Amino acid sequence: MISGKFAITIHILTLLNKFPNDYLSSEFIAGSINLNPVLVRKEIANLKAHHIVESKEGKNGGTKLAVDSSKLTLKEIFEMTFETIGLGYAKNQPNPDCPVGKKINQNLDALYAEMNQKVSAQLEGISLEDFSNQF
Amino acid sequence: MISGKFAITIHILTLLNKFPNDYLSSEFIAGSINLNPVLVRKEIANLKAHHIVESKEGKNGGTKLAVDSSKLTLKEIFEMTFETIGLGYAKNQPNPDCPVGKKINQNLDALYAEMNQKVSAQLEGISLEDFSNQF
DNA sequence: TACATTTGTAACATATTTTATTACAGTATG
DNA sequence: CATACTGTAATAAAATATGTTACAAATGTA
Repeated sequence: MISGKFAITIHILTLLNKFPNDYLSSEFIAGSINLNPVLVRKEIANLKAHHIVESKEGKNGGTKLAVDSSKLTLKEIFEMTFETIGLGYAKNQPNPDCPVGKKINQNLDALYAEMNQKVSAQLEGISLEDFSNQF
Repeated sequence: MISGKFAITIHILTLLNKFPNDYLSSEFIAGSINLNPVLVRKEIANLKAHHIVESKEGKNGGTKLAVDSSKLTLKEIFEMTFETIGLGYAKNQPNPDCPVGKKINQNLDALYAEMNQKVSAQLEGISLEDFSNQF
């Protein structure tokens, strides 16, 4: 469920923020992350769907930020790449004839929802610009 | 990194707490979770290493709680099954010649450390007894 | 004692998820 | 019209998680 999408996406966005006037190619970005360019383009496709970046096809094409980095928060990036954090569920259908099995996922859901609120509140206080300024 | 261990472990502990006077077999527990008994025994081995439960081998054997469930917090369970939550890292070594690649994991670390503090604070306020009483 | 039941653990097998690669059509630049 | 990109699908490989089999060792019970 939790993969490196957030890390990849924030890496991409940090680079775009460092070069606000250039269209960066997926190849260039992939070289900084040390990742396959196709995977970079996939994350960029997601960012485009959320209107965070814009791309230009063809020669000298690439991607650049389409929003003000002081307005974009890590919470929004988090939500774009993961729905939630959590600590997993019983993978198989737990036994519905057991009072615990019957309610376990529901109770875990409630717990994780609260976790997400805490984390969201934290991430909402950090803009891409803030994050980028650490470099 | 993040798997279903927390969910499985808390399910086990909730069951043990519901039957404080019995040694529950891994087979019984597995039946509630709908999981292979060997995997249950593996999580129990971890709990034993932390002195949270005790087991009895042989016929009529099984496992029972060894601590007061009002004193055991979800934070401790969390720490027993995961070191940390997080949103991943660039999997491959990012490019050390790029200012962003060079520091990205370090900056993500700092971010995740803060996330863990928030979540830990939340989980510290919930005992196994509290969680168990929801069923 | 002999048997049944259960833990503990290792070795192996399968399934799932993540990451990588290849390929190529479409688009813009010079 | 050659070059250098994006976009995307199909496939492959690698990593991780989950499941299974097997069996020694322990312990209660007839």
